[in-house]
Amino acid sequence: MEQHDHSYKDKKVISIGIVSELTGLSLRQIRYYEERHLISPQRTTRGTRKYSFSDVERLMEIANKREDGVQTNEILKEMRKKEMRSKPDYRKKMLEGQLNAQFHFRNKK
Amino acid sequence: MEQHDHSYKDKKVISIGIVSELTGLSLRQIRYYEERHLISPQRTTRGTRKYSFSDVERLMEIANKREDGVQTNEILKEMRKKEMRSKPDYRKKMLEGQLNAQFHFRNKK
DNA sequence: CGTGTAAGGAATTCTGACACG
DNA sequence: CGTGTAAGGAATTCTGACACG
Repeated sequence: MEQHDHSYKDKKVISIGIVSELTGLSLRQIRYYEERHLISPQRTTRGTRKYSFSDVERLMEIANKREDGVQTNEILKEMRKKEMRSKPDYRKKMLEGQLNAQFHFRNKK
Repeated sequence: MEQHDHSYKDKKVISIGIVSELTGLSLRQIRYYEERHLISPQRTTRGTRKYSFSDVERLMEIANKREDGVQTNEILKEMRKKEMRSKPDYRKKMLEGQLNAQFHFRNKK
């Protein structure tokens, strides 16, 4: 299970105050985007949020879209699509999804 | 003057508490190594220390050497040597150093 | 020399809520 | 819907100092 993980980019080590400085977003905004599931910081033992550089980049994307008037809801959908496409097991998951859909369909009948 | 600088590795964004968790060192130790000039965190506007992943790695090296009984003083010297060798302008600086030495030598005569 | 610790203050972060719209 | 703000508490960080050795 242990991956290579020498990637600083994904290590959750940045506190919300620094993220705020880095992105120009307010603490309120950052927390709100989490509430809307646009980002998922880690929590330390005592509950403070920790972000990665990836999260920071993501937040900057979010900021851009928000400036264009895109709602968090829409942003979420867009990001899910993008992530899906980049996953190696995209096609496999697609297939499973279709199978599940069929299964549910048949149960409902 | 603006360098490429897309390197997350050198961005000073990690607070001392997280660095402590990452390295296993106590806050006291981390601050002390700064006092001895083994590391140089940045300071936020209000004075809290911020470290980079490079700093974290460096601290782990320091921790190893300290375990081997090496004094901070020695560690500093070793690290300076290593850094010097890795600098692109190492040879140029070397040369300047020699010229300066000659210059001083001649003045003293 | 290197590190622990208690001390007091300042700054950070957290949550839930009210406000506006 | 998205964001600001005041509120009270808890956790973090800072510095200078005393302690041991």
